[in-house]
Amino acid sequence: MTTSNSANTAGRQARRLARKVFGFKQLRAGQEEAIKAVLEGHDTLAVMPTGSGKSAIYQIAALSLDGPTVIVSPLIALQRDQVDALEQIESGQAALLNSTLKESQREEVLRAFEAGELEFLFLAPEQFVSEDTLACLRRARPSLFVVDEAHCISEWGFDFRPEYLRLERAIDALGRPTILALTATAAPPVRAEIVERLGMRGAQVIVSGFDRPNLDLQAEQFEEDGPRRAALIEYVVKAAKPGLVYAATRKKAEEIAQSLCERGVRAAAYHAGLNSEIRETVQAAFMGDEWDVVVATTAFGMGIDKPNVRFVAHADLPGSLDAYYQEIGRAGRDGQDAEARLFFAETDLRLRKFFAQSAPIEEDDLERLVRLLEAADRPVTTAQLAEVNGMPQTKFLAALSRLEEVGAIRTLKNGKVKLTGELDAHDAAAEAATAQQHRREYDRSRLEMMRGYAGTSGCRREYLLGYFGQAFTPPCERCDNCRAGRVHAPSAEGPFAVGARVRHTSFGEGQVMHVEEDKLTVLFDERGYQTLALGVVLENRLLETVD
DNA sequence: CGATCCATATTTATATATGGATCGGTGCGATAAT
Repeated sequence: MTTSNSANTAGRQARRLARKVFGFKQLRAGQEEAIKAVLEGHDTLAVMPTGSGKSAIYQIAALSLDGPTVIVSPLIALQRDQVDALEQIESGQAALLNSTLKESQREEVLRAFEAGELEFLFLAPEQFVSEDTLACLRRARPSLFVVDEAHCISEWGFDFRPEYLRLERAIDALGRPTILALTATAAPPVRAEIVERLGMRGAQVIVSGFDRPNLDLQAEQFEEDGPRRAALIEYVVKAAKPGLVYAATRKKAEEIAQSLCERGVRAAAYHAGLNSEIRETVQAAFMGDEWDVVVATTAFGMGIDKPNVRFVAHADLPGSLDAYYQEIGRAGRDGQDAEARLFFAETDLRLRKFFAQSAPIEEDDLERLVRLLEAADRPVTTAQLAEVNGMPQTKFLAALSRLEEVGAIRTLKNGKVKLTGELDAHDAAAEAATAQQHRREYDRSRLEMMRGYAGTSGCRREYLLGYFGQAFTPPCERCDNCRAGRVHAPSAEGPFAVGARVRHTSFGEGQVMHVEEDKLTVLFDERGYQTLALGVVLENRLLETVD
């Protein structure tokens, strides 16, 4: 009774704020559900498509709760946008904390936050490295900890920005405020990783539908690079604009932009190798419709919310369907027709495999790290450890994560690291190396799913949605395969349904992600995505359904 | 892993073959050089 009362109260309060402060007539289903969950004190993960008002969730929840809000945001540019957006609504309540601030500005922000003068503070996970900052934030007694673009935990945490894997420690150090994680893109294993890595307790996971019915899905395979490039250029020249082209390398992005310009298309390249001035100019010009096409690496896109993008074309196979969905999600946000077209070749797998196996940490490095801790014979701060271990910062933090994952070390509340004593140095390093190997296998299995999508003769929408754990009955009539009449509604129920839990004789338990006439793909808890031949599975009774 | 770059050697060349080195994507923050 009390629960439903407080739920109603929370819902009413949320709707009132939405009306009064944000001018919304009403909240969407997922929005209201997520806000209510947070106001009732639940750690919450909300997965909803861009354009469904994710920012409003944390804004309304934050204003409803006593106590300030800490928001982790991956890019400094994004932090600025978010502060600006809040300035429009409630002036003077939001600030950011990052390396662009002068020392005096930084001190002022922290003072104001501690004094309760700010409701919102935006920062990147790297800020939590500083114990002083953590202590200061703790004194402000934040009531809500928001992780925006939470898929970064899974996409970047492992080897690129390891501080993303240390957010749980920051949350603990801040006195464990309620956690709210937000993202537009998260397949089931990514959702599980977010909940696990943030240490969410009794997490409420709210997932809206992934389908974007106005997106037309297309893919075309090529044997050679030349014809592929030519087909891409022809496509873009003729396509309705504005649009985006994604390329795997900086060089290729530059070349394609150049070719398009020669064909009279107002196109510009965008990648992380360009200086910030050029990047800002290109982005602003694209937003303002001064450029028709941006040809970019994965550097472009986060925080880009342009309604009228008419196509997103890929010049190479992306590394995962997670990345692909994220990138094509930038098309057709106005709800009007838009196209997602993939130009791919088998040879693309080389570069992707290289990316998927880069930055491995040597077993020796891991072992040396454990021995340093043994020699210290007491908990030490990561700063002290970083000083003596000799690895670059990113690698060092990733190594710490690997060791923590296998239970060899533990991070204490005060930020110091200690050995658990459960494993000796050699075993700890060996286990961490194995865990690392598993992660690479998982990445490769994701790449296989991407390849499967590209090469499927079935309904692409069914494949894509299945990957995100959502059943869909083809045909969709909005993908090349359905239009070509290749796809027919399933004639009969197969032995394994999409979404079913299954157990494999050697791969363990998993979930059926995709079923075709003669094969099925299962996401195994331990092995990642595996595609199995249906005939072999049935003949040898390799799979059984679990309750 | 494979493409590409670069220096070197050779056939002493308005030129090509060879072999070793390097590069290939995302960003934070701190620091060093102007």
